[in-house]
Amino acid sequence: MADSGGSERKGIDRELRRGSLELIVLQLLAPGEAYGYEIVSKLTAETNGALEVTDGTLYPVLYRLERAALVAVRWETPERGVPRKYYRLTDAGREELIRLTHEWSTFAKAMNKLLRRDREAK
Amino acid sequence: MADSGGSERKGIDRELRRGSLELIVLQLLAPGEAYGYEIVSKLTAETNGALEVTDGTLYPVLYRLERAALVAVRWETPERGVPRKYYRLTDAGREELIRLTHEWSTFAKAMNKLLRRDREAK
DNA sequence: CAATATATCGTGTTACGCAAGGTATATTAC
DNA sequence: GTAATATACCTTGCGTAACACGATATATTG
Repeated sequence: MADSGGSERKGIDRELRRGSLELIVLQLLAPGEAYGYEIVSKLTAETNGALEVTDGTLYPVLYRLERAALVAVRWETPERGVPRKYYRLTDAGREELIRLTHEWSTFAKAMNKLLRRDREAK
Repeated sequence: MADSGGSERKGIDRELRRGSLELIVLQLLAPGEAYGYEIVSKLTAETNGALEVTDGTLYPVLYRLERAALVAVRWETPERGVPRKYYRLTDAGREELIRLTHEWSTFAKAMNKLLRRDREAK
């Protein structure tokens, strides 16, 4: 609406996050287990909101990872408090984390190289 | 259906490209005009295939950019050869290129920072 | 005219991120 | 005791981008 007449080029961020979210979550689980809600706030905090997602976005990701056996799940029901579902990396998850990190790295390098090109051609 | 038990984690590359393709194309047009087929081969060549796309992927991107007035179009029909559609950046396109480059940079920095985290833990 | 190369464009599929809403349990307020 | 708030999980539906696949059209070569 602020973009009068134009095409409103909104969240490219949303598209950029595509495909990197799994990597992000796996990486956040690398130090140890965490539960869903915790991951959301961790992500927001550690990236100053740059990679922020809502829980409605995260849970499907976690479910995908679980189904792919990249994470394992443990319920914890304390005497006080709402039950929490803790996720931790499986061995396959750690391998996948390494693999995806490499893929990301390759991609990012190619992008950066391309974007740096404007110094020759001006 | 083809996914029998195993998780078959295929093209994350495809997802990573999401949202960056517009930026890529704008950047490739920065030095001067080019036509569609040319952009495809340029992209493949300059990134050693890391960001390769097919023409079926590229043309919709170009159409989006044209509709958003980020690129302008010129047909050239030579006496010999198939007509070519040349694209060049508009002023708005140059601004958008700068804007998207910044967005990419912010995103990539956040990702790299997050991925570098594994040196404290472990 | 058949085959190949160049070049553009259209259709249908897939899958992801997200807004929006729903459920359930515990704590605090009155 | 019940209303409100916080915590924590999950589901549905939508929009949209990338891609595979195929169609179209022109020019060259045999």
